[in-house]
Order: sequence, then structure tokens, then C-alpha cells
Amino acid sequence: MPSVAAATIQMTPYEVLKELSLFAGTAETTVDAFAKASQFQTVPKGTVLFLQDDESEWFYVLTAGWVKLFRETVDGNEAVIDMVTRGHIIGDTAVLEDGVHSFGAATVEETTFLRVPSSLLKATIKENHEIALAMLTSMSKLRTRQTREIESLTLQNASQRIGCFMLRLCQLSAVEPIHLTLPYDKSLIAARLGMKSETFSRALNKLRSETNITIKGANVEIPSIDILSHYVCSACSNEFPCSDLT
Amino acid sequence: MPSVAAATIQMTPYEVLKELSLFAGTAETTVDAFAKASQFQTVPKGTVLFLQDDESEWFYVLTAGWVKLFRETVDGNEAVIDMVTRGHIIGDTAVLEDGVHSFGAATVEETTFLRVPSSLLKATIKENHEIALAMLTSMSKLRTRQTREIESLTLQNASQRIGCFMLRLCQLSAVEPIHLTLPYDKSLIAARLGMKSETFSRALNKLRSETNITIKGANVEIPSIDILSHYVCSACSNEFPCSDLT
DNA sequence: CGACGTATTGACTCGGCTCAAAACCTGTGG
DNA sequence: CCACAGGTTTTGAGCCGAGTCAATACGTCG
Repeated sequence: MPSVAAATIQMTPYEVLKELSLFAGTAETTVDAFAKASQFQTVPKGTVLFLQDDESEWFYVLTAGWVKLFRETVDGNEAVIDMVTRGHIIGDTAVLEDGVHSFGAATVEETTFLRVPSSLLKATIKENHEIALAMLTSMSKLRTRQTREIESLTLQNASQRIGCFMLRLCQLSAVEPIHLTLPYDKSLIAARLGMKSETFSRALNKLRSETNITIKGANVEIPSIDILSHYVCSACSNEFPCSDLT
Repeated sequence: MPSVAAATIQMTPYEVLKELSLFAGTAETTVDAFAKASQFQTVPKGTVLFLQDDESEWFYVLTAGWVKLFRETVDGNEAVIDMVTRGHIIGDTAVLEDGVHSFGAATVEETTFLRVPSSLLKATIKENHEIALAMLTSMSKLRTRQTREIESLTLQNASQRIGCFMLRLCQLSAVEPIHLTLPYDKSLIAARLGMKSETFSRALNKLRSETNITIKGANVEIPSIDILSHYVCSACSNEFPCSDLT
């Protein structure tokens, strides 16, 4: 099953880091310093990388698997802030926030990542203008992404949010009928979209009947992007090809 | 009524800019360059500063009044992303996003601000490390703020969100009973918190009966922070003095 | 005083949550 | 290859929070 790992299993830390936009245009020696200080790790499903309010020791560059970012309330509920996978960096923002994580992170399946000391990033940002700029850019994208999230939560109903989720999975290039696979458990998608799994299930039925999509297990077939995007995007400030960044 | 303006009416552009954390530790000559390029403006209620997807020409440093940041959907709904006032900067983030605004901004009362050309900021960030770092820090705070927003929308009910809003208005120093004034119209607070004004009104009644607060017009009296924060923060990942930044 | 905008209340609907039960997968061991 | 155990997903019934639409009350300014 972990066929994803195959692509990355041979890569060196340097190669992984080099591909990040964070290090675009950064001197090789600098990237190398990060590479030398970092190490690969593969952990099973359910591993907690860090918790909210933890001191930040490391940040993580994912190369395979999915990680859930969340906040836990006093009375035991959980809000899933985001789900991230290969190519994403997590925990880096703590170096800008007094070295404390403002959310928790836990794997939802076997996950491989590069673990890099926060201290190195913190020191480098102070001195290296390119990296600071790159971080600024990625932070900005993150903000945009979250802004969209807030809009989605206030203006779209459950079915529309699910449809929106699917549209973002679509490759622009693909030809109809589009065929895609849900990236992780439905119960997680539900949490990610701010609803209960029962609601997800029912809302999915509604979406199915409204937009002619077909679902079998984790496989989705979308006969017409137009029908789906019309149903979804009318309640959103972005029209369909709403490029989903980062 | 616009007594707030009194404090700022005498200030020069330089003085206003100098107080921003964006320019903390920046050379005087640099700040001066911004000051020379900027100008004060006072506009009436309802003025649109910019709309979503507009090319960014200016960014704005507020010195008095409240501004609503929003996104409008295709079918005519509106999500209020944030409400900002004196000391806040708006529209600056566009220089990191291809020079296009990712939300609209409109005044909800008479507002005074300093209008500064985006091009200057864009150019300065590229060269000035201090400013890039300051921007990074403020961006990071913004992100934290929005993360909290997302949590709030998914986990707190209407009454709790209102209570949370009030708690954030409280000065830590204040002694009970705390007495505060709602900063803008209730219908706007409602929109800001992602609910309809009818719901706001009813939820406020509920909050009143649950936490012994008193409301007369825009005046709120909180006899016990403990009771209120217990009611509100049990559904949140932050305990009460959840410092509300920026 | 009247007029306008803002806020509240009432009656009703509907979407999403809760709790509980059934159906469906997937992997394991006999 | 089948049976069973575990988790995940779906379905059902009932409830409750928030939205809708419409009417009334309140406040402020002319």
C-alpha cells in the first residue's frame, strides 16, 4: 500500500529540501547545513509529532503520508485545522511565535518525513533574506488558504463543502468523466470540513443526487465538472479553477 | 462622536508609521520615505477601499474608525473575514499575492487612515531585511488569529462566540464588575461572528441568562469574568486570558 | 412629532447533531 | 476459502440550534 514512499525512498535530505519553495534561490551551502542537521524518520499511524503549546524543537518536511493538524478544547472536542501531506512543512511557524506550537500534529497513517531542528531555521531567518522572503510568501499563501476556509465554513453547507473538497482534488488538465480517489478516511474528511461523519455521509448522498457524481468506496467519478462547480461555487467568492496553493 | 480622531488628528504621517511594529527597528530614512509618499484621508461610512481581485495600488494604515474585511459570493452573500481599526494595516498582504487583493474592504463608519503606495512596500521588502522580518511576524500573528477563528466557528455555538468576543474586549487589568462598550453595530458583530442578527439577538439573551451579564444598548456589564470565561472557554482550546494580538 | 435605521420577538422550517443500530470492509487465523 | 473481529461507514429516529420571513419595538435625528 505505501507505494507513495517508493518515489522518495531513494532521495537524500538535500534533495528533499532543495525542492521546497522555502529554499528556492538559497545558496547550496545553506541548504546543505539544513540537510546535515536533519534526519529521515518513518512513524506509524497515530504518532503525535507535537501538541499545542509544546516547545518547538523540530519542524517537519513531509515526504509521504498524511498528517492532521488540530486543536483540542478543554471539554474534549477537536477542531481539525488542516490535513497535509508530502511537500508540506509543518511546525515551522512556531519559530515566529515564541517557539511554541499553536496547534497539534498527528499522523493518520504511516508517514515519512525529514525532521529538522527549529533552532537552525530560527537563526537562519534572522540572517538570510532569501529564506525570510520565501517564508513570507508561503505564510501569505497559508493565510489565503485559511481565509477561504473561514468563508467556506460560514457560507457553504455540508454538501457544498464536500463538493468543494472534491473540486480541489481535480487536476485542471483532466478530461471528463473525471475519476479520483479520496485521499484519506471519510471520517477525517468530515472532520477536516467541520462536520460529523454521519452528516458527511448524508450530505454526500445529497451531493450525489444533485450533481450526478458516483461514489464507490473511496472512488469518485465526476461526469461533469460544470454541474458540480455550479452547485458548489455559487455559494463561494471564487469561481471554479480556484487554484489551491501550497 | 468621532472623539477617537482627536488623539490622532495632530499626528504626522511619520509619527503614525513610526509606531507600527512593521517599522520597529527600521532606519529613520526608510520610514521617512514611506511618510513622504503617504497621505492622510478621511472618508465617510460605507466607503469601499478596495474589492476582492482588485489590483493593489495602496495599503492603508488606520488611525480612526472601523473597517470591514469581507468576501462576496457569486450568489450575493457576504462573509465578514475581520473587523479592524486604529493601529491596523490593511491591504499590505496583496504585495505578496501577485498584487491582487484576496478580500474587499469597506468602512462601516467615518474612518481616517494613511494611504501608502503598495509599490514602495513591495520594493522595500525585497531589500530591507528588518521590514521583511517584521512583516513575517505580523503575518504569523494574523495566521494564529485566523486559526482561532476557524476553531471558533467549528466548535463554539452562537452564545459562546458572542461571549468570546466580549472577553477579547476586556482589559486584563480591569476590576469587576467590568463595564465595556460594543465597538460597532450589533448586526456587524453578528456578521463578524458568522451568524444572522436575529440569531445574535437570541443568543445574547441566552448568554445573559447563563452568565449574569447585563446589556443596555451597546453597554455591557460583566459581574464575573470567571463565570463568563467558564461558559465560553470550555468549548475552546485556549483558556481565558487568550491574548488577542495585533 | 414623524421617519428612518437598528434591534428584538414570534412562528416556522430546515440543516446538522446525537444516540443507537445495522451494513460494510479489511485483515487475520483457522 | 471461510468465519470472525475490528474498524469504518451508512441508515434511522428524534432533537435542537440557527436561518427565514414578517411584524413589532426601540432610538436617534430631523
